[in-house]
Amino acid sequence: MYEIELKLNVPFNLDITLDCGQTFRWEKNNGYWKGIVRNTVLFVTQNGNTLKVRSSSKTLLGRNLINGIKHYFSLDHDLVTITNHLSGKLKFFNEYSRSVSLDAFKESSGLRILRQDPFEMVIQYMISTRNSIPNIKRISDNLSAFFPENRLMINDETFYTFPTLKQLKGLSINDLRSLKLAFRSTWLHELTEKIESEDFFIKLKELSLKEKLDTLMQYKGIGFKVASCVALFGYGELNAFPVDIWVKRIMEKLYNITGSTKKIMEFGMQSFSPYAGYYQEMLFRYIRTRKGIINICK
DNA sequence: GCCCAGGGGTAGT
DNA sequence: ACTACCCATGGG
Repeated sequence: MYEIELKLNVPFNLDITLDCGQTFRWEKNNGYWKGIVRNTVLFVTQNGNTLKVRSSSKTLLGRNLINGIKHYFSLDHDLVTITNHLSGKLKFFNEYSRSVSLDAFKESSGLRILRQDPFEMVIQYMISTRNSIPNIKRISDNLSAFFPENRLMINDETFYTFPTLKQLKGLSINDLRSLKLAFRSTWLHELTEKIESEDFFIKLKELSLKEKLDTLMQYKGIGFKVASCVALFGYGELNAFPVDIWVKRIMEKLYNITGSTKKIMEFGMQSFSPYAGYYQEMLFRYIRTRKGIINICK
């Protein structure tokens, strides 16, 4: 085990960042967050402006551990500029939308969009379709545990790294059904059949946000919402604006906008450019922490 | 038994 | 372009 302590000189909230719905494979146990990032098992805890990290590997994301952690948690994102910019955009809207949004910003203080693996995002958000968060976590874990060679034993505790494209290519539709992917089984099977190698996900980096969405949406099971989540959480496309049932509800309340997710997504991207993704994630957390009760004032 | 979950495909206008 | 309906499974 490798251990580091990182003094934070920027706003950051570990709990909010890992519990706002952008990631499915982190878990908190007696004060420590446990997670698997690529092939590394991490234990992380925050005390004020100190981040304590224990790691199964001395490198992370091709960097030394400290820089890998900084990169994964996007400590380079300028949250002050981002929230100031979003607050400026809110001036075009009414008092109600503005005050609710500013509340959401306050409650999500220190939230950072993670730099996660694009392939993992594709699979997890394809699984997320018409599913519940506990179930998405469970299926995602079971999918990883399907491969014994992915097992890592750390302090008598078992962890499984997320499957690679090559590994998932080896699964039949029936395998996927037995892992409870249900109607998503054929989608995932077809995807892993059509995408030849991981190069696909590397090449996607060079494309614009619109091109990324268009390319991803050529595959069955990937629509506007899933593609946007991949862009935002896997490629750092901070203007992607995923619209799920919760965001749809709160956008309807705040901006009186109804209709297709595409329409709401485009409204969000245009109105809150270039940081619509941060706005979306803070709204998502805001409404989820209220369990969907959004008859806030009047 | 009912309804809902970080939606998307398809068929019909 | 928009709508209605279906999709498997788990939990309340």
